[in-house]
Amino acid sequence: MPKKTIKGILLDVDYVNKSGKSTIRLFVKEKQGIESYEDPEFRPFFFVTVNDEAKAEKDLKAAVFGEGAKIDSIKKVEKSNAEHVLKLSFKTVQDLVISRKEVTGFPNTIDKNEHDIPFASRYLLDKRLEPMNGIELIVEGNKILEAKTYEVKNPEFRAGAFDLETHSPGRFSDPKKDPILMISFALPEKTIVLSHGKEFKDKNTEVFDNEIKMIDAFTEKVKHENLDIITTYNGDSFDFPYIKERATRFDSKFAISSDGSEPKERSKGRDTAIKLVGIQHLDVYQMLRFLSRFGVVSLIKFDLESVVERLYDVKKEKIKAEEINAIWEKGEGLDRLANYCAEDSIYTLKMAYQYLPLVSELCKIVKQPVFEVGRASASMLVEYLIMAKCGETKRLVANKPDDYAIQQRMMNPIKGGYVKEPEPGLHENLAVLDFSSLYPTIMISHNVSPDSLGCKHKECMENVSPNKHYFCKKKKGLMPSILESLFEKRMKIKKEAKKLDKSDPKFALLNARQHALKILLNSFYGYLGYSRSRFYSRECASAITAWARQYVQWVGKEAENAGFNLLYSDTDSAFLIIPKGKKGKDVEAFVEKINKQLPGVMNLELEGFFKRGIFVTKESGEGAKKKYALIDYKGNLKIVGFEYVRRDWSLIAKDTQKAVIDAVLSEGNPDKAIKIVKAKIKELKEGKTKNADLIVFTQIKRRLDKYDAIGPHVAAAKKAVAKGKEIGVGSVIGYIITKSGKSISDKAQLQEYVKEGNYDSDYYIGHQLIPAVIKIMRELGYSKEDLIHGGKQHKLSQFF
DNA sequence: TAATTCGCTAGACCGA
DNA sequence: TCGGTCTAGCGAA
Repeated sequence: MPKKTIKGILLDVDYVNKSGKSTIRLFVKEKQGIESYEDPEFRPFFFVTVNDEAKAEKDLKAAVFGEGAKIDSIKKVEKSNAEHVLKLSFKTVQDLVISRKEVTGFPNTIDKNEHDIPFASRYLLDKRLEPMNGIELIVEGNKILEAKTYEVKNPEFRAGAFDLETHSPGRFSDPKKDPILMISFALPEKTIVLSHGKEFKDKNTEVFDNEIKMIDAFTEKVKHENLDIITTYNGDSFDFPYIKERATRFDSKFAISSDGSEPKERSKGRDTAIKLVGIQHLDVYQMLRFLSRFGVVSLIKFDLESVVERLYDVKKEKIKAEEINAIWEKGEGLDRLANYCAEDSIYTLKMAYQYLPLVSELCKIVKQPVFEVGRASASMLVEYLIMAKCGETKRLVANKPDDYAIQQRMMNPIKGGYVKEPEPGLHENLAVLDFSSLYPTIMISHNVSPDSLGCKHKECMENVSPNKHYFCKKKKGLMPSILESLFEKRMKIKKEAKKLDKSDPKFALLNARQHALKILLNSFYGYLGYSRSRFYSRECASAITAWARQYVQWVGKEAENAGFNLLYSDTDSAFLIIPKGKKGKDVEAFVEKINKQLPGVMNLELEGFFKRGIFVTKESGEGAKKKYALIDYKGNLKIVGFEYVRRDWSLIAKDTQKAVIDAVLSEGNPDKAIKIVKAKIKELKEGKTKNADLIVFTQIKRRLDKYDAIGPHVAAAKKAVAKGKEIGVGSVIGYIITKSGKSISDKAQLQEYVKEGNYDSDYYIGHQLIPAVIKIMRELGYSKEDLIHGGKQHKLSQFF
């Protein structure tokens, strides 16, 4: 058969068992659609370390595991961090799985390694192939002879979203009984709705005779659109399993994968994910959870309506299950329902497209498909990077720790950053300095890595952390070399982005790339100190924080020596008061001087100048850490740590606090602040405050029966459950403190059960509004009484 | 199933 | 009714 060269975008990898062999398949997006190619040469394998290669090889060769599993081939391999290593290859993944359980029981084998790395993932890592990037294949028929990645700057992907409305007669929908009423299908250029057996005015709704005809038509439409990515909102747990089950009930199949197969369930810890082959299923709900862990998005509640409101400031209509049933049964309002269904798909698609550049970049860097990355954790991303590097440098990947080791690690936390207690009160003329990417740059600059630790070279004795750990100066460690390449890429991209206008579409792309790199850079330190990490190192993690504390305190001291006052410092930052007679230029010169003395890629940055700032006093009389507000010379407020930024405070408290901070910092007008507070107290007392301003949001973090202390949120949740509401672990509930009850917990009710006006005004004044505001006003000499009864004029003029 | 530590604050609970 | 201790949640970095 003739050889030919294929170029396309790599979307996916999996394996199938074919003539008794697990065979890797790659799915490549080409002009005509998604094609698959096979690599029958790549075998599942893992490593064992042994005492005596010859003896072990002999034993293992003859061994039969389970009911007939055998090792296909054994090869002695060289590893840079281990001796006497054998590579065991298998015909199938199933053989490997059976064998790995028993192999360590053999007399000459000591340990096994890399036995728990999924076959398909490992293929991409070993072959250095990047999903969502270009791939060049040399093939014979559909057999892969060679595969390599090439850079495609901005590949376009065709995505579609779908959403179901289902019947739920007085209970949660059950796919075994309850039909799908509608399916919406959104594409970049149009959205359609499919339904059955009813009449619709809207021409975008296609009506079929019955449910299965609708489902089959939908299946055909999806296939016809040649999508690269199909997105859902919670399709992992709802839409996919549901439609699959419905199709099965009617002896049909929802087979939309690129190889003609049905969606498959894949367990991802406690939940199941739905995996398609080739075409990538991106569950936007999962993706947003993932992104929120890295602070890419900041979301309180993860239901679609809340998310859309937060991201796009759009109040989307929510039609509840009972109403859906009523509309369907009576046949009134069907178009409205169809529109609602369509909107869900439209917004799901919109979010998918918005964050796809970031997810794609992560896919390229960690060499895993969208399906994996869209549901990954920080530790998994770091692990992919480390495993790829281990492969490149012929290192054996460390095993996961056992439960005992995990326990030991957890019982022994690693000392973290240094936080200086601030001088409370108003301060003028500030400069804020901070180290850019402090922990990663320490790792790079001091070569902090498990494999460079405890070096005995003479010159390495100079590279010692404040807590006395030595790191090699001669040979770059595993982690620093990964970090350095990520760091350099990021610097280069940031430089490029700086040249562009922010509205330039190229800018958004570069921004996504640098953001992806930043996420990964910042995850390494956490991974080193993470109890379940394969590469946990107390020594490394504690050396990093020890250096960090030393550097940040050193900068503080140097600043004081240079004539500035050090107001505050937290982990990687220094807040300076610029005294009379000093200028911004002096700060710049100071930063420059510091940077000349910092090693390697470490860098102190001038974050900005601030006209004024406020730090507050704790109940104990000390200055409160991690709580401050600043205003710059353009009038921009920066509020940190205060109730204003916390979700577990009511809007009335938060907004009033912000108004007070604003009045004090930007206008220097505490009288105005007092007036604002008084007006709000009056409004609360008169029962005029709207429920929306009174809700306190809190997450239910465990099962309701697992709480020792029953706080208001738990009490409210329990009452709601008694009324038949479902509250899952991890859900965020909103409650209001009502008039009826003794303790605060007694009075707490879920917001949806509280009538307008039925709130405890004393609680909201005494426990929400005043505490939020008095913190600020106290620094200006006001007392609680001044807030309640009216302003007083004293000793403030000194500030203004 | 799962990145880290530091820090603030509330409300419940307990004993005087 | 008070103050101290503990649980719990969330934010900063």
